Formats: sequence, C-alpha cells, structure tokens
Amino acid sequence: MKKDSEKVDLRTLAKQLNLSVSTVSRALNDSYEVSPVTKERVCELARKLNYQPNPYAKMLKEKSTKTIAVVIPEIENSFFAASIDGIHSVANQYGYHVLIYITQDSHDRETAIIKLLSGGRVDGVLISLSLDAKELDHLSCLTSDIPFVLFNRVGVDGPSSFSRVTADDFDAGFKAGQHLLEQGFKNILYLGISPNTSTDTARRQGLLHALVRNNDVNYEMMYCNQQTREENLQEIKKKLHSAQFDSVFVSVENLVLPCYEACAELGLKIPQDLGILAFSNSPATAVFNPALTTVVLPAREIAVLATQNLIFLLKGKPDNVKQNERLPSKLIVRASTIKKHSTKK
Amino acid sequence: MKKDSEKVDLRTLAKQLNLSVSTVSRALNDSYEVSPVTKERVCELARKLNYQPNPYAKMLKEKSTKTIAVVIPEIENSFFAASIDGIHSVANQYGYHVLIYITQDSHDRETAIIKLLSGGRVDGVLISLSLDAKELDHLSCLTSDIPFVLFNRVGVDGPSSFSRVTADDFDAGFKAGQHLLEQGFKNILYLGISPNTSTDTARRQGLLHALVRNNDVNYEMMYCNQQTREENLQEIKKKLHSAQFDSVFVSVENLVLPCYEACAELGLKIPQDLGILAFSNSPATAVFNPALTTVVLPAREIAVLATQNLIFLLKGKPDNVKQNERLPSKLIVRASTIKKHSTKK
DNA sequence: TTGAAAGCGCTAACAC
DNA sequence: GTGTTAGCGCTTTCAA
Repeated sequence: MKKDSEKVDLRTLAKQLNLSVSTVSRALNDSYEVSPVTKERVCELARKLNYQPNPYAKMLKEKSTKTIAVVIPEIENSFFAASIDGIHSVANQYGYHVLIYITQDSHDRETAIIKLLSGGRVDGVLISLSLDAKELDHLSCLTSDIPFVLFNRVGVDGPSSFSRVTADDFDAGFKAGQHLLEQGFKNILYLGISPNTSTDTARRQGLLHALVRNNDVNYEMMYCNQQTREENLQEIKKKLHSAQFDSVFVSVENLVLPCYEACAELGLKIPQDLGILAFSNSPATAVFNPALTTVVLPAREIAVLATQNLIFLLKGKPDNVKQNERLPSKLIVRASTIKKHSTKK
Repeated sequence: MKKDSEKVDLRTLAKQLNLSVSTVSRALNDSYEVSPVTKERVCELARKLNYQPNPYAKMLKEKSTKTIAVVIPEIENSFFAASIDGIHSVANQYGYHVLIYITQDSHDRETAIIKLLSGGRVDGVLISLSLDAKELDHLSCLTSDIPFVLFNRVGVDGPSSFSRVTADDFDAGFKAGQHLLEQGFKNILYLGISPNTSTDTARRQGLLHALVRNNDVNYEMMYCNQQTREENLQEIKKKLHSAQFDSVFVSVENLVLPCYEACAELGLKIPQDLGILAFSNSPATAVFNPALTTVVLPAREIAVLATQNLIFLLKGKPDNVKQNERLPSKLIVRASTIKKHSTKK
C-alpha cells in the first residue's frame, strides 16, 4: 500500500483540478456524462501523478473482487501445473486474478479453505477435490453465494447440479485396459492412491469393463498413499514380490517413479517381466527407461473449460455452462507395454 | 459474495443483540474493553448466523490485504512448482493468501503485472524475473510502497539493496564442470535459453571457472529459446551434428527433453557419444534412459526463505532479512555422464 | 463497559 | 456536465 505521504486518490486529483470527486471518478471511468476536455485533463493528471485506484475500495463498493480461487490437492504434478497455467491464462484474459490454495490432499484442509473462501474473498472457485472428499457437503457454504466449478476430481456422488469438467476417465481406463489385453497381459495390478476419488472410480471401472469379457485375466487392486515416496516404494515392492503380476496399471502420476524404482530394485525387466502403463501428464515419460506408455489427460483443456464455465457463472450466464463435460484423453503407447517381438498392432 | 437477502454483517448482529456495531466489532476482535458476557453472546450469534467479516472492508480500513503475489516465468517446471508449494505453506502459516502471476518469460507481461500490483492489490511480491529482465527498472513502481523479494532469477545488475534468494549457481556450475572434467569430457556444449539471466551468468561462469585450468578442453555456448519444443529440438540437432561435442551442460530443465530426443534421433549414445548433465529438479530424471546426472536446486528452501524474508519486510523487521542469500545445490551423478568402464570416482 | 460517529477510497443516485 | 451526498462493512477515536 502507498505510503500516506504520496498516496494519490480521487480527492487529490479533484483538488488539484478544482473538480469534484465524482467528476474525476466518472472521467476515469470514461463516463459519457463528462466532457471530453475534462476527461483529458483528469486522465493526464492521473497519469502524471501515477494514480492507481484503490482496488479494495472498488471491491467493497462493487461487491466483486475480480479474483478466483483455485483449490487443488497438490502442485508438484504435471496435471495440476498445466491446469494452473490454463486457468491463469483464461482468468487473465477476462481480467481475473488467481489465488492458489493447496490442500495436500487433506479433506480437513480443504474444508477450512472453503470455509475461508466463503467469506467473500473471491468471486468464484475452481476445485479439484482432495482424497476422501467423497461427499460434497463441505462445499455447501459456497453454494448460496459463490459460484464454483469442479474439475478433475469431482466427487463420486450421483449427478448433481454442479458444473464439473473432467477427462473421460472411464473411457481412458477402458482404452488402457484394452491395450494391456492386446499386449497379452493377464495378471494386472491396479495401483491407486485412494478408492474414493471420482477419477479412481471411473478409471478402475473402465479397466474392469475392458477385462470383463476375458475370463483368463486376473486383476487385483492396491491402494498405497504413504507419506513418502520411499514408503510407497516399499509397499509396492512387497506387493510385486508377493504375487505374479505381469503388468501394472498405474492410475496416478505420483506412483510412477516408485513403480520404476521397485522394478529396478527387484530386478524386474520392463516390459518383459512387468508391463507398466500409467496415467501421467509428464512429457518426460518419453525418455524413461523404458519409455512409459501413458494416458495423457487434457489438463489444459479441462482447466480452460472449467475456468470459462466459472466465468459464465460469474457473468450470470448459467445457460452457457456445460454441466458435466468429459474431455478426451490420449493413450500414448511406448516401450513399457510392448513385449519384444510382439509386433501385433 | 453473499446475496443481500442473507448477508449477515455487523449491523445484523448488532440489531439482533440490541448492541451497537462498535461493540459487536470489538467483541469479535476480542477487545479487552468488552465484557465477557457480551463477548459470549456476540460470538455465539455470530457462529449461529455463520457471520463472515467482509475481507475487503477490513482491507480498506487496515490497508493490509494479507495477500502476497508470486510472479514467475512459468509453472510447468519442477523448480517453480516446488517453489509455489513452499511459498504457499509459509504464507499460509502466517495467514497470507497467495496470488499467482505467470509471465511466460515475457518482460512486457512482467512489467504489466508489476504495474498492476503496484496499485496495492497485495502487501508484498515475490518475483523470479523473466528472460531479458536484465534491468530492474520496472520494479521501481513497487519499491516505494510494496516490499518485494527476488528469488532464483534475480537480475544481473551490480549488488543492490533488494533482498535476493538464489541457489549457489556459480558453485553449482563449477561443481558440474569439475565433474565433466573428471569424467574426461573435453568438448563441452553449454546450452541455455538466455545469456541475460542471473542464473545463466552464474552457472556459465562457474563452469568456465572449472575449465580455465585445462587448456585441452573446448567449450562452446548455445542459446536456444524457440516457441515449441520441436523447434528447440531441431536447433539442438543441428548444433550437435555440426560439431564434435562429447558432452552437453544443460543449464535449464526445459532443454533436457529436446536434448535426449536429439540424441535419439541422431543415434548418439548417452554417455558414450555424448555425456549429458543438466540443471533439473525433476525427480523423474532418475529413471531416464539413461539416468540423468543433475544439479538439483533447493527449490523449496529458496522459496521458503524468500517468503520468510518478505514476511519480515511486511512486519517491518527489515533487519531480519538476508540481503543476498545463496543456498547450496546438489550434484547427483548418474549414468548420463559416466562413461562405461570409467570407474574413476 | 458501551455507543455514536467519522472515515478508509470509491461509485452512483440525485440534484443542479 | 458537474457537484453533493449517501453509502459499501469495517475499525477506532471520542464521549458517555
């Protein structure tokens, strides 16, 4: 904030120009009621004194903050990093500022943040739910006042009237499952961090849908969500050691590295001993050893659409909002699921 | 913002309790002047009606927004993602909110953002400069009113009074250079995106410092900063093809993938044909093919320290602020710079 | 211990 | 075209 000494507000300008505050205000807002001449005078002095309107006075007056909040589980994740980038660019385009809140996948933190935001600090909220946020009750304090849009992790409750934007997680899981089948994998380990997210549910069901016609394919689920990567690594190693899986379906980006490390430590060759397919938005997967077959979500597109929806809500145009948008993901087949000599497809 | 119908402000509470607005305000702020009984009554009703103070009225009044802005070149980058995480956690701890601005490495955008922020939307600013932001002139409009701290890319001007927090880029470059020498590399390509950043300068000089004693080592610089990764890839391919480098010193994370891809397309084996060492904070580099030797910057620590410094400034304790902090980075040696049979070290 | 009232900087009726 | 004035919701003197 400006120091008092050099603070230049409407009154400062008005005084120097022998005008009233309101005229100055109108001139600066390019009101039609003010004469071009005065407008020019006002603007010139404003420029000269480097006048900056006080954003908070304006907000208080207009009950609009031109700010949206983004609530995400984590940020060190290609998906969310790309999301933020998309959100930021759309928001900026419409003159909105972007506040960031990271829940670290804690439902309590998420609830606290939502509560905070319900105080009116922002015009709208974009949320990707934390783990275990099965119910959306904690969003209720927003509903009445502050529009919000869910993206990516959107809760597993039945259809509601909230706007949600996600990837086609079911289809993605299905495509991924089909690919594993085509490659001849028959003992699949599904690896996730929580069974309670909308994304996990959809991807898992997609996979099952692909497997259901094949009686000779086994399938097991495992959820591991330890504090450290090292702990995850140990759990995964134990699991891989305990049973004869020939492939892993990694449903979240964060478990990719522990998987690769587990294989290295157990001496499992990818894909000969163990095929790996993962949901990951990291372009670096292309140079992994071996290159990783990935499902790439349209992170940016999801974020952009969610932001646009939110802005429609903010502008009072709810009719333009897509309720339940699902954007297509992409399966990128690489070495980690191609058994050698298997030229099939 | 609340709809008018259900908006509950101090007046609402005051009326229902037959108290004055000021008493209610004091009660909620736990002022000593108000009797415990009234306090309790007020707080209870506030809780019951789910009273939320209007943040903007408070800000307008107190001239403090409890918000800091983070201005960074990009977000799809392990370093900045980790930075944000660190900033967010410290800021939250002190009750600050975090606004995000991405310059996309455009100096003009950066200037516009700074101008915007100088209007008083935030209490303080954390900045990592865009490319070409050699001078810090555009920060001048902040200096008088809004404290800021530079981190990571901090400008290459002589020492100034600004608070800056960086990695030990010179040392990092030196260590990296030494490592390349130890491994017997003699034709080094230094790869960066701009010679005008403080980080580039320091890393390059560090490398040079390591090389200076060795007459038989050749060294060349190349800067490539095209729009797309594909374009960068082509430039790098051309370069690698044109001369006989035996190693590349990649000074920025973003050029790692193009480098690996270039090698793949040119049929260059890493590290036999070309050793690669890179500044990267991505943990995925451990599973690259081959595993990448990296300089890992203390991203989180830098961000945390910068945020703490900023908060000291905000609290009016400039004496606690470190002017020019340099935090140690780490060289992680992996396969990409270890020529086979070279068991040395 | 409580209340009345001024004012933060701005906008927008409502006058003139 | 311009000025006067009443708030926006809050904090904070100053009085009582």
